[in-house]
Amino acid sequence: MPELPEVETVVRGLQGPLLQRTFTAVDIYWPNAIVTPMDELKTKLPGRKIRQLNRRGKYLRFTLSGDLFLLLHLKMSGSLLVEPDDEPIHPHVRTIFHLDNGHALRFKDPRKFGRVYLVEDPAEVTGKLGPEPLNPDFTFETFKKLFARRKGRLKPLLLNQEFIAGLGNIYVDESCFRARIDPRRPVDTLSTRALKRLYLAIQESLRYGIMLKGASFDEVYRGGQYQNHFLVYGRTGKPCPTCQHPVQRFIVGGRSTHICVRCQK
DNA sequence: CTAAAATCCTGGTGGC
DNA sequence: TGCCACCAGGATTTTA
Repeated sequence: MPELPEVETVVRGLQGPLLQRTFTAVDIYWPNAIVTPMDELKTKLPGRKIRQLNRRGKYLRFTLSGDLFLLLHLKMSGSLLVEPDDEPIHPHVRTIFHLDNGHALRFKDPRKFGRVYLVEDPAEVTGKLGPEPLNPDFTFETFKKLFARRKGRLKPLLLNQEFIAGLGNIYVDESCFRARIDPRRPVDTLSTRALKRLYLAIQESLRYGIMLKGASFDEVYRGGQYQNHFLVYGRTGKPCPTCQHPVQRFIVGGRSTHICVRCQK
């Protein structure tokens, strides 16, 4: 569920507590999450200072001293907590990164999909990701060119991280609604005008999501308000904000998809 | 090439 | 109340 706006919010919230801190030790409770060889994480991470913390797609990227990068992906249910070492450890905490100030970064992940990477070159992990939709160089021309020679339905393409980085099920549905495009449309039938609407809609929904600090679900990720502002996502049977026609739910590309069939063509 | 299905996982939910 | 089948979904892998 954490998509670009949620990860961006997490990154911003962690910068204060984590920048310039040094890792001292790592405790691993769910080894499958560690893509780096486990002993490598345990031996190489201690002593590294966090120089930068930012986001690429849905990955968190720590730039560490000594030319090393720690990458985290929250996947479905991951969250990150900074807690004192003497705070009781929640059973869903899968990895603990101890810090030099008596606190620790705790990776909590009930569903165990989250992943941890320690690499010399972040491109090993994020190298194939598509462009960042909120970067200044993501112009309409850039966006339009992505569709050249592409086939298939729109939604699976937008969910493909190698096409554009950061979109997930929520923001794809919201963007398609804002653009008034049916996500089942074959992409080679989209006019330039429709693509322009989609380009703007993607940026609008992502920016709106960030402004509201992302969408909160269950206990996975707290603090966001975007879930109270969805236009179609999760609003099956409720009136379309534009025309009042009930929002319908389909499966597209194996994902639940929310559409106003009257507004989206 | 696209596309669908299976896979990894657990918590929450709805039906009976 | 208790049990169980089923669903959610990001990304990868397998199969068609």
